[in-house]
Parts: sequence; C-alpha cells; structure tokens
Amino acid sequence: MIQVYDSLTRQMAPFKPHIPGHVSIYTCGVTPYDHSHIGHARPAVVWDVIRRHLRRRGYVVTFVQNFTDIDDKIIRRAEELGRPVDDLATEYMAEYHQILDHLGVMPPDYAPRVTENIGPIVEYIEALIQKGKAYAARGDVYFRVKSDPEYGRLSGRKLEDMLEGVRVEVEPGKEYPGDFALWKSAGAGEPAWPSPWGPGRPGWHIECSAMSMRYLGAHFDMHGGGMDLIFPHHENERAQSRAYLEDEAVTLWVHSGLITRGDVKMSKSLKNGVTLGELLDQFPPHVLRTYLLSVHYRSPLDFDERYIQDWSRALSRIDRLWQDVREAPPARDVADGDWAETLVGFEEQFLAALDDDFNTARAFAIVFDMVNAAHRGIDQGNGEMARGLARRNLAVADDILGFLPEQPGTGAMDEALLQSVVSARDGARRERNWAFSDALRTILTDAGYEVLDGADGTRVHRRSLHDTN
RNA sequence: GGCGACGUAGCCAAGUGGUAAGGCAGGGGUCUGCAAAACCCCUAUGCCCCGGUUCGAAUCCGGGCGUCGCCUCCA
Repeated sequence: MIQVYDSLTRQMAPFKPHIPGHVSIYTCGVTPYDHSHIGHARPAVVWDVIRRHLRRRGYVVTFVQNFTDIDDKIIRRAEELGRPVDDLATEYMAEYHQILDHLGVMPPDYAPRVTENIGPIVEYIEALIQKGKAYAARGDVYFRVKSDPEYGRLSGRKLEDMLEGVRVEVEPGKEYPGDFALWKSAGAGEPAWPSPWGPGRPGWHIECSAMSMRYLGAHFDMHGGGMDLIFPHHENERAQSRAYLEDEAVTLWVHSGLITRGDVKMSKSLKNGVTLGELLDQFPPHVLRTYLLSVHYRSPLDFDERYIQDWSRALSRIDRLWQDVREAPPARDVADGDWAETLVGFEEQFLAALDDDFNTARAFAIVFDMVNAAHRGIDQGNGEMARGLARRNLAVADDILGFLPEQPGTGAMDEALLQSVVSARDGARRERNWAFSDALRTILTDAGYEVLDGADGTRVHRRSLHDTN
C-alpha cells in the first residue's frame, strides 16, 4: 500500500489512482527565461523517483510537465537582451532538458508549452465566463475569486487575511482586489494572440488547468510542484478547475520542499541561486541527484558544498561495493546470519520505505545497511553469495534512486597499460620492493584509480567522486 | 501584522504512542610492508524549554523560546 501526503488535507492518504493500474501526474515545470538552478532540479529529481517507484510497483505512469513559455518575465528578459521571446524560451527549455538528462531524469511523456495551447486556454476561459466565474474588463479577463467558497483552503489562508497585506495592487477593472487575471491584454510590441477579448496572452495560472485537462483528462491523480507554488499558483489553479468542472480535478497535491542557502530560501529576488551548469562542473551528476534525495522530499534542503562533500563520501561506500560486485553471478544458495537476512530482505524493505510517502532518506538508510551486510558476508567468507545478492540489490535500488556513477566511457589509462602497471606493482610487492611499489601506486592514484591490496591480491578500480578532489 | 511549517548527537538526517535508523566527522581495535578499503567496538538514559493526557511520548494537547516559509516573481 502506497501512502502519500496530500497538501490539501494535510494528511497521509492511501494512494488509489482513479483508473486502476494507471497513474496520471501533472507537475508545473519552469518558466524558461533564465538558466536552470538547483531549485528546479529538486522537484524534477523527486518526481523522477516517484515515477520510477510507481512503475516498479506495476503502474503505467503518464507524466506531464509544462513549460510556461510566455509570461511577463520572459517578455521583459527578451527585451533586455534584444532577442525574440520564442527564441529565448526555446533555448532555456533545451538547457533545462539537457541538464535534467544529465541528472538521470526521464523526460516527461508530454511537455506542453503554453504558446502551443492558446486555443484550449481561450476555450477554458470562455467556459468560465459562461459559468459566471470570470468576467472581462477592458481587454483583460479576471477570475471571480469570491465565487469559490473553498478559495484559500489549499494554501491555508483566508481571503480577508490576504487582503490585509498592503501589496495587492488594485487593477482598475477588477471587481474585487483578490481576483486574478486569466487573460491579459497585450501592451505595445508584446507577443499577442487573438481572443474574444482582444489580443493578449494567458494569465499565469490558467494554462495548467487547461493543459492538464487536455493531456490527462478532467481528473488526474497527482499534481506536483515546489511548495512556493502553493500560493498563488496552485490555489488559483484549483479554483479555476473547480469552477470549470464543478468538481476537483486533482486527487493528491504533492509539494516538494524548497532549497535554502545557509537556511535562507534561495530565490530570484535574493539572487542567491546557483545554476545547475555551475554545479555540474563541480560535482558528478549522480552526486547532485542523490544529494537531493538524501532528505525527505517535503523537508527544506540546505544547499551547502560541505554537505554535498559529506554525502559524496557516503555514496562512495556504495560505489566501492558496486565496483566489487558488479560482475558477480547471481547467488545460488543462502547462508545463515543476520547479514544474509538483510541481503535477502533488502528489496522488500527498500520498496516499503518508498511506499511510505516516497521516503528516499529511509530508502538510502536501508541501502547503507545492505552495503554493510554485504561486506560482512564477504568478510566472513561468503563472498560468492554476498556479492551475488548485493549486485542484484544495488541494481534494484539504483534503478529508482540512480546513485551509481555513469560508466566512464574511457579510463584514464588504456586498459593494457593499466594491467601492466598493476602487474609490475604486484611483482615489486612480491620482491618487497616497497619504494617502487609505492611509486606505482601513486601513479595509479593520480590517474584516478583506487588501489585495494587484499589478501586475495590487488584490485584496482576507478576512483569516483570526492576522492578526486 | 495574518497564516503555516519546523526545532533529534560535533555536523547532515530518518523516525506521529511502546522505549532513539542511516551517513559524515572523531576515538579505540582487527587486517596490512605501509597506506587505503573493509570489519568490530565506542560517541544523544535522551529528541529546544515548561506543564498536561497516557501504563507508556521525540511522537498527542496547552504555553513559552528559537528558526524558516507564505502573504510579491520563484521549483
């Protein structure tokens, strides 16, 4: 039984897709007007794990993630750069996809753009006007927020409270200060599409209501995004969909926690962000990916190089075991001992952790326990069995979490050279020529290999991660 | 000001009623030519503080203190 925390009810809910065996998910993507940053990566990676886990549990998953490729910010940015809006959006969308690909994130099944869905959006708005939930005013269209008695429930606030804040500017055409735009009339020189209310563009929230319906149908199972989207974006989206459908569109609202820097939220206005491009120059993709998974997805995650280093060291424990067991044949029999129990029971434990609101932090703890058990098995002389089970277990876990490094295409040394250096070193060691042996070890180490002298001979494997710093 | 979340070892972090996962760092061992890796042992009688409910609370309730978030663009 999979349990998921629902932001609307603020409780855990059993996961039951409305079409048995199928899961439909819509998450808010990015507004492509600047480089992707670490805050974009977290929900992407989290949803990737959710998709992979649901798939592992036998569901067919349809995953939609939109691009808000027309909006005030893009227009402003394009003006600054003197570039066409569409051009800019396309470039940043490509960058986004490319980086997520590095992070091992599966591409969405559909990645609709707002500008390719203007028709459905206009129809949606027209329907809202017909139902009396929205009204046109001077070329703009606004949603009548007071028409929804539940408005404010998702974000946990009351309309009156919100309007006490000074910041709500009252547009001349609004009936009520809290009403928000469904359609915005175009200013001079701005990109515009024709509509019954004159040329303009969609407001920020309507696209998700219209596109989720287009790609997933009126009702879908999970809606995701960062917690900062709860208000106003998802609150408004929910109001629109409720008005249109006279029912809920979304079964579960799933929000990921924000990234902080020194415990302060990372945000556009604070300009304390780090771009993913920069980070990928600094850390291997799988380290970055799994660092984002090292904490439960709803908790805030403080982003600090020091923490990533710690995490990277932890990951190398797993990597080393993998290097040792990757070629191991399947285990044939099972020995006694608590380590054997851990290895055998791993998969069930691991998947159960993810069933519980996608608890990746606990899933990792179970992986570490398993790694430890495998080593114990090996140390106790049951290497064949321990390696065989560990290989399978790591493959199962990696398929969802993605913690193993991508296989390097080419070694730092040519394979034949590597072999000859290793055997030269073995010879030196047999002759107890420690100086030469140590020199060769230094050469191997500098070339990026880890040298492991054991009772059963010397093994060499590519060093990964932090060791190279 | 309104609303909300959180506060677990030196650090990161799981854990929503049954007696504190995991990782990093640190200390001591085993192994080793040395080193690394790996293994073993140790490192929170206590989970911000004070009350309460309960046979029993890190976990529930009340009150403090502190941190952060939303109310404005944001994933």
